[in-house]
Amino acid sequence: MLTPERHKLILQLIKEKGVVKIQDLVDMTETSESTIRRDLTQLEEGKYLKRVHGGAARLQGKLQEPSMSEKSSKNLQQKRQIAQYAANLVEEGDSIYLDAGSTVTEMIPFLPAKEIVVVTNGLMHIQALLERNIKTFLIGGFAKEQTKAIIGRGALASLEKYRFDKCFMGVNGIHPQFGYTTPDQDEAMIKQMAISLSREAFVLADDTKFSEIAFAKIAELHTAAIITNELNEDQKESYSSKTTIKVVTA
Amino acid sequence: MLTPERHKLILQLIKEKGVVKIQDLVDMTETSESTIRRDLTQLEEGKYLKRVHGGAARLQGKLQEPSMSEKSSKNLQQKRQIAQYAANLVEEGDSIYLDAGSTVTEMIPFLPAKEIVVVTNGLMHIQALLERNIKTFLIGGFAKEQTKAIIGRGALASLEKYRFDKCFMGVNGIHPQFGYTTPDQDEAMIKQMAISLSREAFVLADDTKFSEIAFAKIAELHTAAIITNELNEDQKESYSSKTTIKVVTA
DNA sequence: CAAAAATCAATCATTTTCGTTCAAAGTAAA
DNA sequence: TTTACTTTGAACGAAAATGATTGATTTTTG
Repeated sequence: MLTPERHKLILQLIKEKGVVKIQDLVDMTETSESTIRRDLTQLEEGKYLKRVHGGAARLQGKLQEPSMSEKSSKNLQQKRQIAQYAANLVEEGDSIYLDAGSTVTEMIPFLPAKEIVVVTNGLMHIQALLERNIKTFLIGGFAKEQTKAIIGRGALASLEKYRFDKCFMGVNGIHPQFGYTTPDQDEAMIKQMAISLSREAFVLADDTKFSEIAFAKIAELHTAAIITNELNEDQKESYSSKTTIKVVTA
Repeated sequence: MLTPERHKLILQLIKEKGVVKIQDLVDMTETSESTIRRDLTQLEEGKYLKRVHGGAARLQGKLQEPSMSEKSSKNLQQKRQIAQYAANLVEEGDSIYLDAGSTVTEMIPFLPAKEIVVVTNGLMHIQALLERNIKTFLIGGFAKEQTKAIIGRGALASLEKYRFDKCFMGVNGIHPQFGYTTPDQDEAMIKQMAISLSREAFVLADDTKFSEIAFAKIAELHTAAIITNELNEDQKESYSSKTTIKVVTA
């Protein structure tokens, strides 16, 4: 039995039961007492456990997970709900595009890890995607500081080689021509192209402030779902009058 | 059994089981222990796995700090000296390429901010570059987790549209054909192309362990400078016999 | 409290694994 | 074909891991 296997087993046991006896570990790993002792010494040095007479115990002075500052933010919870719903739309084997933007980032922890391919222009997403071992392609181009997005002519050229099953866009920034307010022309063009390369397009809306016009305009062009928490009457109406667009309340 | 097949098999097994014994790999591939050892060495250099006594293990993203903190202080100072020297070679108005790698990252704080354009495949560099408001282009392609680099076929295509005044490469990983030991074929190809697109090439060497062969081989192909702290006699000799290469001791 | 039992750290011989070298076999280019 | 390069497997000394032993230390028991 290889060292890392033993270590993993020991830590797992300790995590479950709190304490383990050396003799039990000897039996389970089919090694000698000496070996187990050495393992425990190493793991103790690495602050993974605490040795006690006859075995080892979990150490309790452990670091907790804080960051309550923003966790309680209602807005973030809402975002996360929407993101989770959107992530569930992704099926194994899908090739998807993730637009730059904080709401979309929230999707990543909920994505099915296996067999999906992600293409993105969002630099903020990279870390989370790689941590989850998701096959990730970044489009090339100019790195825009404010939004941490890849944009520009090169980005368009880089993007147009891909095709997607689904694409997920943040709520701020569909092309003006489509109905959304868009701060940046360059980013809008990227979004426009991503949508046109995708079989289905989804918009993640973390609030209900976007106008009904937005629905109408985008509905003329794509099969898309707008995922949000609440809908007012006007919006529902707008939805019902357009057949190519689904509005989902997560 | 062909090398890429073996590598694929090894990685697959490690991904599934977490750890593999060398003897098991020998049996499965019906090759010799030596061959498997070589495979593991290569794959470890490419940051695809971690070797352990008796086999190899999957490497986890986070938990690998203790080694860094030990050697970093002196090593980092050396790195920084070299990086600063290299950064001073960049003139205002230059278009430069920064290879992925930690030594190259250290250059960024020393770069002249105004009027330069940076192209890179290093995800680690982005943050620092944007913080300094440097005009930055990222090449597109597959994002490799371990080295935080953009690689692959798409990356080559994305890269070849650029031209550089100078390019700066980390010491680990010029194409084997050039003489450097290269962990990853894909990364090597990127490096090779970047060099060929640049008027001048610089190699940042944070130690003197690379062989004299490296000097000779690269000298045959490019005008380049190798920037390092110390040189042994062999290396100096190698340098003097080649005219197209400058060796700078920072 | 004292003796017995259990656990411990330290040491050493043995086994396993490692890295390197070298020559043979296989490949690609000249 | 010859020549240069790469891949491979075997060999061997070095290094690491292992298991048994010993005597000290701690815990338990009477």
